[in-house]
Amino acid sequence: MAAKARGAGRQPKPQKNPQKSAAILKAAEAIFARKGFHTATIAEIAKKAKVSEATIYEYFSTKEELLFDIPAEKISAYHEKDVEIIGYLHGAANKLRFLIVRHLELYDNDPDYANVAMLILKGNRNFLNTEAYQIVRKAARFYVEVLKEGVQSGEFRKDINPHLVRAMIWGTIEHTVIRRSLLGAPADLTALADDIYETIFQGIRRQPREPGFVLKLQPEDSGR
Amino acid sequence: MAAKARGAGRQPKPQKNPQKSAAILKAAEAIFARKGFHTATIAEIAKKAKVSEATIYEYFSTKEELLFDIPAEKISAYHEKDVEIIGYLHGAANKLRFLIVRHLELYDNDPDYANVAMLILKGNRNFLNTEAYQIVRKAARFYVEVLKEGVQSGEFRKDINPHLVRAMIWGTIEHTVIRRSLLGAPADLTALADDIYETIFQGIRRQPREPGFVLKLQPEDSGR
Amino acid sequence: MAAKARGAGRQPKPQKNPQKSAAILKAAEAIFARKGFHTATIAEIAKKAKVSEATIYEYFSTKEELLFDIPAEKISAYHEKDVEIIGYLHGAANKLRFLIVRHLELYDNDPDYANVAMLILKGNRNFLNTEAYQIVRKAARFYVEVLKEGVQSGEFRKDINPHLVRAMIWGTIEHTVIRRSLLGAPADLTALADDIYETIFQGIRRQPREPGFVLKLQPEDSGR
Amino acid sequence: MAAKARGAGRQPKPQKNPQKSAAILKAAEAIFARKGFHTATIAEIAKKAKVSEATIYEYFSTKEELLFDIPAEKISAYHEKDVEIIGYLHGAANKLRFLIVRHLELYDNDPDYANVAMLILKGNRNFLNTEAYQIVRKAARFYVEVLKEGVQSGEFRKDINPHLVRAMIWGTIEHTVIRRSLLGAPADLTALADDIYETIFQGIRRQPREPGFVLKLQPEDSGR
DNA sequence: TATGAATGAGGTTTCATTCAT
DNA sequence: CATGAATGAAACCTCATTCAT
Repeated sequence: MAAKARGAGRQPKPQKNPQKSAAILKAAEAIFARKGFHTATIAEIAKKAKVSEATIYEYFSTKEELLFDIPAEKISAYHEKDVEIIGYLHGAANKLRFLIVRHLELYDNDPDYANVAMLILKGNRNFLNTEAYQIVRKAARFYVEVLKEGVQSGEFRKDINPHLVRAMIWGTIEHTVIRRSLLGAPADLTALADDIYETIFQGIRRQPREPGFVLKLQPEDSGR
Repeated sequence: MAAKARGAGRQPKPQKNPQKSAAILKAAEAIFARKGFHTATIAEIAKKAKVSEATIYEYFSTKEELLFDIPAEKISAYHEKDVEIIGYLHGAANKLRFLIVRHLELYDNDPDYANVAMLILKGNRNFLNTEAYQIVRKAARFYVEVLKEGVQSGEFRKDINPHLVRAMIWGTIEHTVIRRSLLGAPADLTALADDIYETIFQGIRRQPREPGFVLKLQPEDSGR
Repeated sequence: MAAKARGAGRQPKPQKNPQKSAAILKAAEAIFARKGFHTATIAEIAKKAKVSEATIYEYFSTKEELLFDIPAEKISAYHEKDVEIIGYLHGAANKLRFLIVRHLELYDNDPDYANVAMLILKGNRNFLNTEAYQIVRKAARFYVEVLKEGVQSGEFRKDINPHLVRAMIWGTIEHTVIRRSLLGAPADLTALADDIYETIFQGIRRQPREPGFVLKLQPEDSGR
Repeated sequence: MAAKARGAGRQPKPQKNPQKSAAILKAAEAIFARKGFHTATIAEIAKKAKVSEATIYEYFSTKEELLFDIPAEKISAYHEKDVEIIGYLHGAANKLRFLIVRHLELYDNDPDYANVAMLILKGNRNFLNTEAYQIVRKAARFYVEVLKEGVQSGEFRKDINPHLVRAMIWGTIEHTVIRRSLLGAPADLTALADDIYETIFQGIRRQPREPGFVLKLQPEDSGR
């Protein structure tokens, strides 16, 4: 029922009036964000968008397609800009920090979008058949590439598992975003970027264990 | 519709026949896991549990309560055992590794439960008002305590942010579990425990091996 | 849309309460008869049957199934009785007259049913996949058998086309019934039975009365 | 909904562009024939006619009027030609056979039209208020006139009921046409004309019962 | 004249939930 | 205790139809 003709053969309705389309999308985002997918109704979205319900179906053939079209543009714009900017950056560590900042920004500016993405789309299997999801995958590969680059350049340990590290970063970010969606804190996501980056980079192990000199140099640590 | 008598005033139905109750819960878990909360129907659950629909309402006052009762026992049993065992362990690092293993085990054995927890409960705001969620919070605090213990004992860097590290571990685990729920891989979650632990512990920074360099590199670290 | 899971794989809903089922059927028949299939609404039928709309769907899984279940019992009861009684009759002509009478009676007593059958079901392609339609076919074969019997017994001309004659009788009857459905006349259908029978039997050719002429006329006939 | 401005006060839209009008009609015929009246959509018809939906409403004020305009021209052209030709024919039997042939031809050439007429229009009460239907009635009276003529001329039995015979012929023809619409056979309708005519004319009674001579003349019949 | 765009008006169907037995 | 049966309440979606351009 949910997956009528979903998936590969999506035939996007011709976007007659892009502004109206955007207005509907915005309204849907807001309503979905607040009430969840099933609890939200087309009537409510129509009202907020100041359109008739029928008009919504002129632009989106299905409630679920309406949902899936919310991230579509945002995600691809985000990813394209990432690709563009990262070309100017040097050093894997530098790039990695950039990716983390950007990743957080995506959700930081737009709590409605964050709710939709984290609370609704993440748990929706059909979302996997979406174009938007394909871009998500690209973005994920991007992380891995940067991590591999860092390994080759010697910036990162040779024995790291790039996929795991990507999962850690990604998981940390999303965990934090969901927390904010549900509990309201922390308000400022991007402030965490450096912290996340540093912790991943440094690890939590007390530094360092090298004999002799180190011990002498960090006396105050051992006193704790 | 969804939040009729939700919230504080939950009055758990008297559990007349614990076996039937468990059967219903098991059936609900299976159905919810496969179809999601809204797509699943009470009729379907009743059929799988070999009970009438009305009987389900003898045991659970609401479809949503039925959902929320799925994790209730599992989570509290899990947490109690954690508390018990951790009493026997020495060293924060040791304990932390233990928590990670256990955390993964919770989902590893029971894919249906993993689906329900990751795909449904995580995005449900009402779940926050649940007893089960209170235990989740306890488990979360547990992580933080162990991390603080590690800082004090000198096992962990003293400048880590325990909450962030907790978020990282938790986020990594859940990210991985969701991945498995949606994409099917990796099949064996617990195998990841050590890898996660090590990466968190070590960080991804290339470890210098020569004392000389270490000395040069340390200053910027110790300045924190 | 119309032919969801129609056809062979029909799974009749378990008839919980036969009286209610019958009441719904009766109401549906009346409403369909007056407004046609698409113009009739489930709400209207429910109201007339003094049930809720949802209850209708407890008994019939689809509006179209509700329609198709109207003739089901009536037709099979009608046909069974035909088979039974015809066993007692002697002579094909006798039997044929009986079939015509019965055929007209089917519609004569029940104008609502006549409307549904003639105005709605006749034009519905999906009806062909119905069990009720299978019985219609049996009844049709019955006619042909009687006609063949009459040919063999010498009661009927040996050069008639039984299928065509069947079509003529059937067509005549239904044409007349439709006329009454739409125009209201003739009120009494069964009164036509003999007339139909006689005309079919006699033909419209002027019957020669003088032997002399007969002799002249016969040759072209007997040559067939 | 169906009977908005139905009935007497039909105001045919000014036929601006006859070709476009015809194209729409043709498309409507095809779509209606395949999907039925309610299942067919204006959108679909518009698409097939390569016109916009709004344009259809420039030519036909209502979906139902569009339907009713399909037979309008065809039927009146058909009837006019009948009238014309029949003037040249001699003998009621001859004329009757002609009418039957023509009647079948009407449907034989144009299966789409046959579907519309037999499956849709026949069951539609509003069609009775149509100009097209008035012509149908004329054609019906034509049959009766020919039959009466035959009675007077002595070609047909004096005691026939012309209205009934008309009903028989008409019913037979339409029964057969519907059969072809629904079941696909017989492919060639006009081939039946003679058979229908002969059976009606001769009746099915074994010919003849005249005493004496006849018995001697047809020995091979009685032996059967 | 032709149409793109918008919508009013419903309709069917689904389900969680209740209650008498 | 268990449940068969009934239903209230909506929700999604479709379409014929209108109208400004």
